[in-house]
Amino acid sequence: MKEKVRVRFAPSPTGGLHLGGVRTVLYNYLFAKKNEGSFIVRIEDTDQNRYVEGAEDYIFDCLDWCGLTPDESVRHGGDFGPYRQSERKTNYHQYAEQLVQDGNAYYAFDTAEELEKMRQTPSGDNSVQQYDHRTRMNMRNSLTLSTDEVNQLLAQKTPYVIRIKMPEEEQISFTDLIRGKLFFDSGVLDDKVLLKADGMPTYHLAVVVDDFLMQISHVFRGEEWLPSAPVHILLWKYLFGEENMPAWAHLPLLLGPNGKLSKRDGAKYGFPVYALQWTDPTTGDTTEGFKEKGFLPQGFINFLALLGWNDGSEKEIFTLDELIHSFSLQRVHNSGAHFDYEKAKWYNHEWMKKLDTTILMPAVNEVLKKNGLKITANEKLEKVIDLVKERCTLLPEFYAQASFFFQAPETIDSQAILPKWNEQKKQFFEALVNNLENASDFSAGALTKILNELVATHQLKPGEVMLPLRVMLVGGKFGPGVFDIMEILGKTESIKRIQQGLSIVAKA
RNA sequence: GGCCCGUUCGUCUAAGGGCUAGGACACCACCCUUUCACGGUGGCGAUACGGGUUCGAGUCCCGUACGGGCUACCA
Repeated sequence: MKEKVRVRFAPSPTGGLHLGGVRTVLYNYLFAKKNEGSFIVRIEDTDQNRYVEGAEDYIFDCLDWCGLTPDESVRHGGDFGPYRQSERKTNYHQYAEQLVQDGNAYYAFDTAEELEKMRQTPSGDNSVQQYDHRTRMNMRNSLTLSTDEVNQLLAQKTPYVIRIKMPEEEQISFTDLIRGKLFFDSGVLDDKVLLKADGMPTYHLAVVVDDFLMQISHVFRGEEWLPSAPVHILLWKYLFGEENMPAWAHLPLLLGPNGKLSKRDGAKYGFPVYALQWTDPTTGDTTEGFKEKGFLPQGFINFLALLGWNDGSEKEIFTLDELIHSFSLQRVHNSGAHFDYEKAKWYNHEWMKKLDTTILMPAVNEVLKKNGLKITANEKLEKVIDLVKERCTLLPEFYAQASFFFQAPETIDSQAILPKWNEQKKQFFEALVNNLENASDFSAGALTKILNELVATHQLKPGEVMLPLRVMLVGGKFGPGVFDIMEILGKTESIKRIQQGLSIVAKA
């Protein structure tokens, strides 16, 4: 193991950043920070056919929102750049050549048609035909062609790829930090392409070369990479020495309701799968993210961290700093975890209650503004947020819970009042308006007293008037304590709403 | 098909040979609150199956079943 911890997240900029991707980033980040190491983001854009406009910026926007700042990247600089593989193209060829020289790889000139034909040929044992030690001698490559023929083809600029020459019989093993010691039989593995015809490396070559060049100490990646790990082990052995290899940790997958979590699941079951909204530049399709749905980054991160990891206690709410402090690879699970949107919302609600109102304010302000509310007094907004945040799970709910503080309700639920309305109550409310006008103290405490006294003189019980009062003030049967609402609304507005309520009830 | 990984309440998980298998989400009931939440109390609910090893197995071993991943000149 290297002295300094250096980990990397290596996304391919091809679209929205998925929950699973964010969790991989998170574990990378937590491990790096815990060990006072560096967190690097390397863009894996070796497939030029899959270039997607804006996808790279989008990834960094997601990281920004989550608060997971890289130490080195295209955007953050660093001594190991460039951090975009397309700009490192010249690095890879020499290593591929070295592998050929050493007899661990070879040139292959097969056309797409020839490959297809090989794959269609029945293998006899029901296994799918692949380019491997059983078939490679029937193909057009530098193993079957003479040196002269190969040189001639190369001189003619015939398109070729470089493939790894998988040993026919070798047990490849390595220790995964999460799964322990793993064994693979090289005989069933295929001769993966390392260098493509366009001169770009495939993931397999690029990941090994760049992890070496960038001095990566630990690799955290999804479990879907496990089957190709032996290829990477072999490349390390051939190129840089197994003793210099980073430690591997294959993270369990995040699953949807039916298997591997996909974008489709989100559409089907009505929950987001991307961190931030993603708009496909070719189709124009927009997919809402957790942020747009109204999640707080703190809640989102907290939820993701606990999906596959826990600190061994029953603690569930963690700040980023607490996560860094408590994180350990030993406590990362080894089996896939199903994404549960209800639980995700619960985490968000916990954070809604926990977070300081001043931190919530900008996001809440944005929600209200989007709904056409102009907030001028921040002090008032602060009081309002304090009062209603515990009943909001997602940010947009602030509109329904708080709009009446800034705007009189357009309609009121008079059906909640009418059935039990009578002359006695009417007189009470008229008297209430009068008493409120004379009130010198409009605090919740003083208001409670005013109402209770007045209720007594009208031969009523507080419970009989509270609901009508509430409905007149907020429009319906919801919201925080009535007297808290009146205090914030103030004398003029409170009286105005009661009078309006009274006239609506009179007309009905 | 082949290879690989996995399997504790519906979901996230605790328990690393010795407990009535614990917690959280969701759900239900009650309490608090004359709204809605918050909060509180309780309930429902799991070691996939079969063999071993052991005085003793959710924990170790083997098999079966089931789930998942990979099997591209994609990552």
